[in-house]
Amino acid sequence: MVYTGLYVSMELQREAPDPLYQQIIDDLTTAIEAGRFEPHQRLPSERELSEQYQVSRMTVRHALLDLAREGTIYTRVGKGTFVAEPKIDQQLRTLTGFTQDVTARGSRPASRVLAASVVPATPEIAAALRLPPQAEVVRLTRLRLSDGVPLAVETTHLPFARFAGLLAHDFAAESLYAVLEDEYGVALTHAEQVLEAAVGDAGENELLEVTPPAAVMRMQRLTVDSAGEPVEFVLSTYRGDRYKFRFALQAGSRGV
Amino acid sequence: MVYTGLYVSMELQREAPDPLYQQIIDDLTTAIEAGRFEPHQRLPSERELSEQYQVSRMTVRHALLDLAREGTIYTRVGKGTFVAEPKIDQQLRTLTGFTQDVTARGSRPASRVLAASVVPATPEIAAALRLPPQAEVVRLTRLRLSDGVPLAVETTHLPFARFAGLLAHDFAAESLYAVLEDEYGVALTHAEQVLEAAVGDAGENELLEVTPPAAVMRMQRLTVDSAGEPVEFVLSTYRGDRYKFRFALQAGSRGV
DNA sequence: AACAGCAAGTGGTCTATACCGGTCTATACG
DNA sequence: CGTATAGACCGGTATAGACCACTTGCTGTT
Repeated sequence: MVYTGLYVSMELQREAPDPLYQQIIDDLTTAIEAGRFEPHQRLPSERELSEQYQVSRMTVRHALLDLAREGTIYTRVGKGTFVAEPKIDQQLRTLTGFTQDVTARGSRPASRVLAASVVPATPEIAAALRLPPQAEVVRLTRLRLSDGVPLAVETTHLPFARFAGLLAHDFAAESLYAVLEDEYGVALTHAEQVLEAAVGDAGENELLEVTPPAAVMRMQRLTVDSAGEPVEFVLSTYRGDRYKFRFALQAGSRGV
Repeated sequence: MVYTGLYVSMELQREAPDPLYQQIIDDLTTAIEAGRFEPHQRLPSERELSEQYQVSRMTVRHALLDLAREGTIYTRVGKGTFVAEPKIDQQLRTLTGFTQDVTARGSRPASRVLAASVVPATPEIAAALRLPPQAEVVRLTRLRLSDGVPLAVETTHLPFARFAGLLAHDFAAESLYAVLEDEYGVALTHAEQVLEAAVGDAGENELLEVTPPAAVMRMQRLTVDSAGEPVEFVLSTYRGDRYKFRFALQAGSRGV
């Protein structure tokens, strides 16, 4: 591990470097991922790290707390700080769109736009997006493909008032999440999802190119931005034979 | 909101009270849940809270950071700290067993033990539980019912070496998670799950009392304790028409 | 040989203080 | 009238030091 080399800020500095605690997080994460610490091996104590990085113990603790929270390390009072078991899939808990998901699995994502229009919201969708009844929403229905194979039918609803110019984009070529972030400055931070297994109906079977009876996964997803404002409400139908949903659960702290 | 009344520790104190930051978390959570702060309303600034609770600003920040991390509040540099939108289901992310799940929904859970024995682990299960090949595991297959209706078939595998006396319990009457916690002191903190939609096979259809073709949700779950040690590996099949899987996703910090 | 007790080390909590950059507003200037 | 700008206030970062409860190993006694 590199113990020196933290980027100390100077008066003449032009661009702000990462905070010290983030540099420590990155350094320790790199060391652990590179195998320089084995799982369940003890890390140097907080006081030792504070000495080695030449920062205060509180700054070291800030870094270690974040690492513990994301599950990279764990602590035991009186004993020390230890490297956790590597996760089966570290990034399962993160919030990603279809494009990222498929790319991360090493496949080539593609989309076919089946419908794109502005329509009055159904009561269910207006309630989910916290819009007045009958408010206009942008509705975008896409067939999602992975390496050319149909994987899902996805219908996204967004408030028209907030994303009026959205349909000017060609979502066969662009990622919706990328447009939301780059053009509208929307930071998606949280989503509530509901998954359900069902038997596909005739339309779904045809679009997904499966022969009945075929199992599908129906997904409902409400995504909100960093201010807690609902941004999109998605109804998806995934092929059951090609889609596995992986994720991690953490126990709530203090008896939630 | 109650600004006074933090439990200040004294020398003669017998039982340790919650840490100050936890008392502040509880107090603010109570105030927010009671509606004394509206969503998107600004909370007092950190310096004001520090004055009102008579603690240092760092202690207030410790409380606010935890609240922000669990999504109760959000912060904006230069503007303040604000109450977030209430979650659709705050406790979705927590780690619970079937008994808790069903009870939380206001239904009556029940179990019928279909098989309980000690068997050599299959290669897949030995790898998941990080046991040597052919190591012995406790295998417990249960039919899970909610208000008398069959909901799932669940097969749990646990390392025999660690839980040798487990099968002395009657798991038609006792919750596995309760036994693990009370008798073995195991704190389950983390699980990796995989969900998949499928068409139920003949055996499943009969046990779950559905007529084919019926959709089912297959679930695979690896639960680990606080030290990162795998504790149980579960294969479940849920009725698709009666089981919806709800959960929350959070965006990873710093571009995970 | 067995045990009680102490001391050292560990993470957990808390204080008091300082400075930074982002945000907003009132005031003075053109 | 519009626009800079100064200052107040905000959360974010970082310091140095203190005390606590818990764990472990050593040590002296029984």
